[in-house]
Amino acid sequence: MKDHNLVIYNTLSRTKELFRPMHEDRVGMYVCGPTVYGDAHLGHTRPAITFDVLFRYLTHLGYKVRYVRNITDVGHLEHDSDDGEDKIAKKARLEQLEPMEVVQYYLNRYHHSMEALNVLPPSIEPHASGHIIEQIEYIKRILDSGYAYISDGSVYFDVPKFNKDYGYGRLSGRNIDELLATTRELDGQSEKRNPADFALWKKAAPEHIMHWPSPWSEGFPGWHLECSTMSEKYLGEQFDIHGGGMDLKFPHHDCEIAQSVAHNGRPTVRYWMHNNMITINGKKMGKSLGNFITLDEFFSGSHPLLEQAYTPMTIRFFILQAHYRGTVDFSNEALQGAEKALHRMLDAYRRLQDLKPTADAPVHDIAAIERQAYEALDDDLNTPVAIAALFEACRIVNLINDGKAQASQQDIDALKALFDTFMVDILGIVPDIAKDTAAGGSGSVKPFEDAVDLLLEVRAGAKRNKDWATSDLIRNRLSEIGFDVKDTKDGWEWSLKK
RNA sequence: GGUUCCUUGGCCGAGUGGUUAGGCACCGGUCUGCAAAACCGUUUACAGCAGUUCGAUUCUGCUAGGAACCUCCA
Repeated sequence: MKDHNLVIYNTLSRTKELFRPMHEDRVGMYVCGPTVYGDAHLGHTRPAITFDVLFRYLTHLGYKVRYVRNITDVGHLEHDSDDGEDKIAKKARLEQLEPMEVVQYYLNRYHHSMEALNVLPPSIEPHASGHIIEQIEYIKRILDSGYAYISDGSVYFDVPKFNKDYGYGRLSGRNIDELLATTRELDGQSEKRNPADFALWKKAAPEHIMHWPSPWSEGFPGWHLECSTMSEKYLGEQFDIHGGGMDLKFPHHDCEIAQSVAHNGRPTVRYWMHNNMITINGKKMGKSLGNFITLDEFFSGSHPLLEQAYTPMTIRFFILQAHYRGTVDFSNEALQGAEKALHRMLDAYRRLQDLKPTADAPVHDIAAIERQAYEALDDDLNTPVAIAALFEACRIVNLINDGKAQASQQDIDALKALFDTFMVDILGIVPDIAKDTAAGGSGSVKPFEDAVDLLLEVRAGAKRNKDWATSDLIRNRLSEIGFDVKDTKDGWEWSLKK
């Protein structure tokens, strides 16, 4: 266990707090995952990447981390209201599919996108529909505690009662006393005693295709319930970190807190973490605004707002260049800047692998850069500052590579360790091309790479003979085919164009 | 309307009560058959107004603009 003072901003206390897990060497972490009724879009990348880095960093620090990220496949109603249609069921109806076909299809695509973004799979990925029994048991106990009531086959959480005893809406900073007081009379149609009450169990309408038996009705669980139930099942009645997007603070996470307090008599989560939103040209992404871009569209560039395709790693890098609690605005200009910055870093990393020592004693203070990177990550996961530290290391690598600075073997080893630790292991930044070729499945690109080198050897010979025509022909043709060729001090280097 | 938060140089984006963020772009230079890359150097800041302070981009208040969630409307 490395001795670090990781500080985390706790949304509940609105302050940075020293992170100390419940158990010295283990961390339990739960993050709200996607509702799988459509393709993953840019908004999904923010929590996935943010908490992927946290997962990686905690693991690096020596903790044994159990990371649970759920899949919502039932109960998430449109408009997050209690009378909307289930998102999955609606998609299934429209596409004439089994709901579970919809779920499986989009889940597979989600996993592919996450893999492309180098997001590690969580330790456990539970489905809401796979935990109906646990959710029913959970509801029973809330009923026993008196904070829920049955109404025509449905079960609702009694928000006013809970608010009086414990306070409701603390996470989002809402004071609902006023709301509860001013909306006392209902229209008579509602089964709810108060509009602020939310469903724990809903009786299924006859046309509803997803339903399970329960003591109260043939129906389905409320959306907020799955997270309380599954986090407790896999992480216990109390655990360390609960993460998710800021838009989930209310009502989702405030409902979770209410449920778990009603269920256990005390809060479950010790540190609440929320990533901020992604905007596109200054506006939140939304279907109605016409700026809704899926990840596949980003990767292929096929969207009117995109000037070009952007690789998954460019998107990952761009997101990590901003702090997770700030909004991040996507624009072509900003993405193109990030793309170049990423290449600068990966180029330096590649050059580093072939660096030869020119000095006997260490010349560079790589430990200082390492310290800077650790301090940045310890300070509420400040990835932009950690990246800035790595760029300082890039500068040193380039100076050595150009023969403008000396370096000992210790220097080179320290630099390699620095990049492998922070860039590869913790930030998860790796060359896209390696993944592309791996995804191609051939696993035998080496001969092709050697062939390119052979061509460039011929070109080097032509250059020695000052046969510029041949030299330029080879470089130009390679460029047309898709290779970038650069001459270096004592040879050449090439890379695949993006 | 309610709650929370933001406004940094051409662009993105950290941070701090007085001292270099970093990246992209631009300009000048080194290198080069040419190109690219790399390296070196330079320039452009802290929305506006007022206050606290020896001193504020960094604290307080107000104004303007923006965002998220809720509400309302549809």
